[in-house]
Amino acid sequence: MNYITKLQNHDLKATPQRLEIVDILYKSGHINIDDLYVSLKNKFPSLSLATVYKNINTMRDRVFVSEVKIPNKKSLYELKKDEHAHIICTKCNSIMDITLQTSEILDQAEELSRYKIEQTAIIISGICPKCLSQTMQ
Amino acid sequence: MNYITKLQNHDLKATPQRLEIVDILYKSGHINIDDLYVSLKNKFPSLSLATVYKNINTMRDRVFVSEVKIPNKKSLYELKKDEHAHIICTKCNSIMDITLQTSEILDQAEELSRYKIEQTAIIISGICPKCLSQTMQ
DNA sequence: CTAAATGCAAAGCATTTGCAAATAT
DNA sequence: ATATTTGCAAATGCTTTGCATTTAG
Repeated sequence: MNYITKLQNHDLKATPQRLEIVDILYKSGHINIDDLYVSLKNKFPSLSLATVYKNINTMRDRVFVSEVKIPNKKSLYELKKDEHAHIICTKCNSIMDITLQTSEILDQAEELSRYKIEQTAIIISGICPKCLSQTMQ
Repeated sequence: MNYITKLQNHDLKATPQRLEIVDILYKSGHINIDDLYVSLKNKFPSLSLATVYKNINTMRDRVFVSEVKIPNKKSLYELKKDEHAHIICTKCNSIMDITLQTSEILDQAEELSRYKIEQTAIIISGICPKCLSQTMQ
């Protein structure tokens, strides 16, 4: 399915600015507002930062993008996908998605807390393979 | 060990304001800056919000408090303890600590990502038992 | 006594809002 | 044709900074 249809499915008009936002999100995986704004400026020099905020906010509200809150960092945004964890490198800030088998800890959590669980956010910090190999040299 | 010694162990002078911050953090478990400021104002009417920020920031830097970033919420602060997950009620915003057996998913994460893991932040959202029972009525 | 902390005001960022003009459907 | 979106400027909100005064150790 193409970006235009995906946007429309979420009641979002497919403006050129939005199409480019989706494209950047898709290509970068995860990006913060400022970097997104800088990227967008290439194609739309007259673009206003307010428009980026408005769009990211409505896209968040329409469950089309999600915000990833990372300890000690500005939030990143990504296109909404199935639930997954994030692992981020404290050296180079690269970030990747990983899909973990969480049912066991969720059972534990439900047992311990007696909450009805709806969502889980897992952010793991560490050193990525690339930085690890550089450290060893 | 008392608060004074604990502060001093982290190279923090035990001012009355700080002692009260620690006491509020201890009693509340988790609190955001604004609520903390309001609480502190009771005892220190002349207290400035800047002082609260400065203190929370230095306490964070000295690894005496930690920041908990929650999806769609302002950050909360808590006294530093052993690593643990947080579970938060999307209805009433109550939050509790839970200690989960995370070794399995961390093994998975390490296997999948090849990262060297340093830290894990797990925030679970759901409905707390109290709100659950109210919903059913 | 001295280095650190406080409180105030001002500065600095980040984010949102209001509104006229442009645009997607 | 109309409701939504854009872009601008201004407003708001949050956090930090500078500095004189106070205070903990």
